[in-house]
Amino acid sequence: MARATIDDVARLAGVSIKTVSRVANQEPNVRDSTRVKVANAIATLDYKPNQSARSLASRQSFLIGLLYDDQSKYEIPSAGYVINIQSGVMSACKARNYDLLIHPCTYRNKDISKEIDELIRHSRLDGLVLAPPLSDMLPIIDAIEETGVPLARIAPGSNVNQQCVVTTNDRSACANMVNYLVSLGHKRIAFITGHPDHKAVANRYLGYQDGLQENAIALDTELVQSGDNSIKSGEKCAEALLAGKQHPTAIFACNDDMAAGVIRVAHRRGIRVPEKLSVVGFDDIPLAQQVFPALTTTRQPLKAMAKKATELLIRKLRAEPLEAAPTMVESSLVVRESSGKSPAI
Amino acid sequence: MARATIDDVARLAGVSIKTVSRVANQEPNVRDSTRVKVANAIATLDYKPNQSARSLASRQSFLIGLLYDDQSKYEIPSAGYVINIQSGVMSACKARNYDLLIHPCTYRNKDISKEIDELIRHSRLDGLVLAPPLSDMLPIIDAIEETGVPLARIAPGSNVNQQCVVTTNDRSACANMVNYLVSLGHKRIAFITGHPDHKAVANRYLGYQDGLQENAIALDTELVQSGDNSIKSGEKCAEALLAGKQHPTAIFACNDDMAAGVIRVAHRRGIRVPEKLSVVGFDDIPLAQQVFPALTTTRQPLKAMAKKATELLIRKLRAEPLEAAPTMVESSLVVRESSGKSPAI
DNA sequence: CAACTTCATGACAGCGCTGTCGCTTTTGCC
DNA sequence: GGCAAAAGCGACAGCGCTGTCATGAAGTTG
Repeated sequence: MARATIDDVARLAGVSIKTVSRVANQEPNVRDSTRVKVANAIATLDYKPNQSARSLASRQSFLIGLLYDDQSKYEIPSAGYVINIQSGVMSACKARNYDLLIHPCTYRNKDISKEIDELIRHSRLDGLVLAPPLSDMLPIIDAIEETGVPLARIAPGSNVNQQCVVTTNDRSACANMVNYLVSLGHKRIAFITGHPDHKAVANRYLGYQDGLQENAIALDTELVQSGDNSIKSGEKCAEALLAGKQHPTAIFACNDDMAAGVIRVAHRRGIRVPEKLSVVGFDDIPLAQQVFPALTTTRQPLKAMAKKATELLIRKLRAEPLEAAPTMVESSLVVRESSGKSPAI
Repeated sequence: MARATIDDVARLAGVSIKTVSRVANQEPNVRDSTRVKVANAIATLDYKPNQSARSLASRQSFLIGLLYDDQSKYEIPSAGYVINIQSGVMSACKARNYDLLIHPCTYRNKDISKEIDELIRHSRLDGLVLAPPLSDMLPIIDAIEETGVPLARIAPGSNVNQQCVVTTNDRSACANMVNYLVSLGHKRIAFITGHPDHKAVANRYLGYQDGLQENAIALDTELVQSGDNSIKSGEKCAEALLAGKQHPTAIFACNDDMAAGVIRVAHRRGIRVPEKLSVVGFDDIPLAQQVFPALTTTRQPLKAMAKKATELLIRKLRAEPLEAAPTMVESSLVVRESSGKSPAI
């Protein structure tokens, strides 16, 4: 029971293989009666086009790559982040009959450009989706564009006006988070910045400053610590911030992993969250709900962004019209257990 | 600058395209001097074989699928689990020049067999790696085997003697965990079982019983609660176990997610871990280190298992000899912060 | 109704490789 | 040195599709 080929279908339907091809690919200019005839033959034989033959003849692979930073190698596991992105890309691919090839890589490699070049040239991708933080790194973008592979970027940090880039309102969402904390009575609101390589995360610091300004609170750099997005760094920054007796009443970590680190330190030091200290994060990765108390955070609609980016990519591949503007997906505040009224001072 | 084809290389090297093919595929029966000549031409032209053409001619796709349960749809996020498996499969694929196609699916679907059939028949896979818990579900295995696609399973729950199955010593590792707890003075050791669909996890309960028996502790079914692998269910079970004043001194949840749930409840109830209650899990997913206190658990070498399974699969595909026995990768105890001496009674 | 255009279809030539087979040259062995 | 076996290489026919172009039928227009 070898798989049916296009010839088998053509024979059964009494048409040429080209007509079968037309029906299979939903091309126009086929009479309805013919279309039905062919469709029946396809169903009868359970015909599935051979993708390799299709690819060879049409010079398309129907394969989309997802390139992301493989943090697992550095034991900075933010698996939830990656999974969400995969899931979004996947759903867009499925809808358009593309398959998804994943490509973890590490931007910390010296010759990342070379690695990317290899990756792309070896494998038969029609297009590539680039996930944060890679999506904001110029050398990487350049390396990809040099290969000529169509690219879409999930780039929360990007404020460039470009096609095939999906962004989010990180900055204003951070300002909003500060507003929320102020509304709970907090005045000493600390901030933990992220990894300097991650543009998306850098943006968040600006939002924090915006928020302070809106509430006429002066920026106190003693309340700002630099992390690198990892839990460990969150812990380190929290240790610094909570050392004195006059510690801040709220800590705003610019990602959830670091906020989780802050919570670990609070537990260790016996500082009750949120009664004595509010802790908030950013991203809304699964971990946010797994720690105790569950994190108040900003939900970054990663999955939606990834899906949108992939849709854009596929439209580009199919030469379908694209909207000109970069696509913006809104982030929004999620209040959980880790934030509360500022303690009386 | 169109991509060089095999003809270009043949012309430059002054040989036939077949010889180029031989060199490119490292086939035997090519004189060294010829091989060098061709290799040089390949390098000069930066020739990369067209995968689609290769696939069409050789009836292989060089594509391996990874099928796993997409828990994100059910908000039971154990992303770390999936990522680890992906990572293992990926590394084996890379080593052998295969590409990886991911296929999240949901076994809770009614017609999963049909979905799998579609999936496999539509896409051009050479082989499939099946991840837990799917890897222990007979209807799923059957559906795949019916399609005839070569299969390798990462099946911690399987004790069947089969080729292309990678298992681990879950049961004895659980017994070992009980031994460890007993060595800390614990006598009332509760257990939280996992989702009944997950065979791997069912096995663990047996290991728990083994452990009790080894230490001459009678099984007290009041200390056994049934969870479903989710954090939420861990919380529910913990509420039940910690309700009375005479609660157990240790809780052994058969996966880390549920152990994290137990910890959440302990925090909420003000029961100090590990001083008043030891909590241990199983799997060693990233979350284990992210909660406070960090979980004592058993490290299941998922990545290694996934890699091994993929290697086996590829050897099968390449018709290389396989060892007959199922492959076993050892799990091992990881002591962290959540376990300690039993409190005095 | 002639002269177009549009629609519906098929013939055929590849896409860039690999598998098969046959031919020539080299190697191994008594 | 002679002969069989093995090694080294190339010619050629596909693999199963899609793109291009040709052809004839049907529809449109002044």
